[in-house]
Formats: sequence, structure tokens, C-alpha cells
Amino acid sequence: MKIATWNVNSVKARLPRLLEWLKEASPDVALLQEIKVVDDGFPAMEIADLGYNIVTHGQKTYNGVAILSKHRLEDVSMGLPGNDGSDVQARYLEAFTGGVRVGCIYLPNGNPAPGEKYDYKLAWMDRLVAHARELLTWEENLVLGGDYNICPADEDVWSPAAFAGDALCLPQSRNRFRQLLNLGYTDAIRTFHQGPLYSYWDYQAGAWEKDHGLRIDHLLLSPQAADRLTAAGVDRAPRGREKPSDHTPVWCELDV
DNA sequence: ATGCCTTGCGGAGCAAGA
Repeated sequence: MKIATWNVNSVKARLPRLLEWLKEASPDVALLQEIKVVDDGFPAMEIADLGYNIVTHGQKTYNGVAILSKHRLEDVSMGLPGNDGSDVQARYLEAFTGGVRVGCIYLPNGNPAPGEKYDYKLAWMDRLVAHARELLTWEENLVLGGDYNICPADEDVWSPAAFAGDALCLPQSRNRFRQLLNLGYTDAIRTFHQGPLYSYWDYQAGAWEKDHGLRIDHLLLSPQAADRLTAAGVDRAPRGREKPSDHTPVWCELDV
């Protein structure tokens, strides 16, 4: 089973790129972030024509997440638990499909830091850690994938010095990501690839051409899923195409 | 030192992204 995550930066603007990638990569499950549409605006028919079932947790203009699956989507829940009612942003969607539970994550950016936005990011991460801890007790094949907006280590940043004070790299951000690993989750990409490897390149300043990237899109696996992990990688091709997203897909294969 | 680019919204020029 191939599970991929991709921040598409507007599903409407990216529809041609998304359709061609679904055809060529043919993931069983695709976790999409920043769809930037309400549920009714999601281009469901074109995607369903490729054999996907769809569930969305949309929002007007900003954020929004979706799960596409060639298998039945069951036990769907929208929003990250632990919301006291103040969090109105559509950033989390979860479902069980094809023998695997998947969580689709669009973690807050958090810049500028310090500030309100960074406080929101850290509070959101605390809620994520709490939910991730709870999910492990279910002892399932589980993949928490998405745009974490965290560079876990300096090797995940093209210029650690330039990003030292950025919300994506600050110690408090990395600490909370490490808490997820310490719970027992496995970073699928780092199981197979060492050294610099990126999933995002800024639209500005020729970042893609210069390979000035960041690794911020991750697939974290429960021990049960990690035991079935056979491959993982970054699919760079979509970033090099016409009208690309600034992120590119990250994928893994589970033998389930 | 700052902006560089892309998107949505709405019909100009911001806000937000990372």
C-alpha cells in the first residue's frame, strides 16, 4: 500500500498537476493539505474518475485538508481533538482505510516567532502530541502524514543559519516533533535516506533551481506500520513542472 | 536591508505562506 502526502497549495489552481500525479504515482492513499476550498468546492468528480474515494475538511481561502483513497474510507473524523472551541482552522482529518488509519496534518506555520501565531503553533503541536499518544494505544497500522511545518534537524534546511530563528526550526518546535518520535513514531523518510533531502522550495529567489529547500513534509508511522515499511521517498518531479505547488509529494510503502 | 513569487478575494492591493 502506497501512502503519499502533498501540500498542493490550492486544489483548484493545482488540479492539472494533481490529476497527472495521481495517474503516474497512483498512490492508494493521498493526504492533501492547503486545498483552500470549502467542501462543496472540492473538484471531486475529476478525482473520483481516477478511482478515489474522497473525504474533505475544507475552509474558505485558507488551510483545508483532504484524504483520497482507492479503498473504503471509514471512521472519518474532522478536526484535531482538544479544541476548546477557539480553533476554527481546518488542519486535521483522520480516517481508516485499507487496513491503515491515516491522519492528514496541516500544522500551523507559526511565523513570526515569537508572537500569537507561534503560540498557536506550539499549542496545536501539544494537542497533536496528546492525540498521537492516544492513537498509539489502539495498536493499529497508523500513518500521521502531512505538512508539519517543522525541519526536524539542521540537515533538513538548506541554510541552517538563515533559518535559526524561524518557527520551522526553533528548538521549541523541534522539541515537540521529537516528542512524537519519542512516543515511538518512525520518520519514514529517514529510515531509507540520510543527509539533506527536501520537500519544499520557496517560489522566490530561484530556490528550486538552487536546491534551496526544506524538509517539512513528513510521514510518521506507528510501530505496527513501521514493521511493514518497505520503501519511502520524495517525488521531486512535480515541483519542476508548470505552475507547481511549492511542496512536492512524499510517499511510503507498507506491506499490509 | 528588503523583496524576490503564488494564491484567494474581488475587481485594487492586501494577507498569508515558509
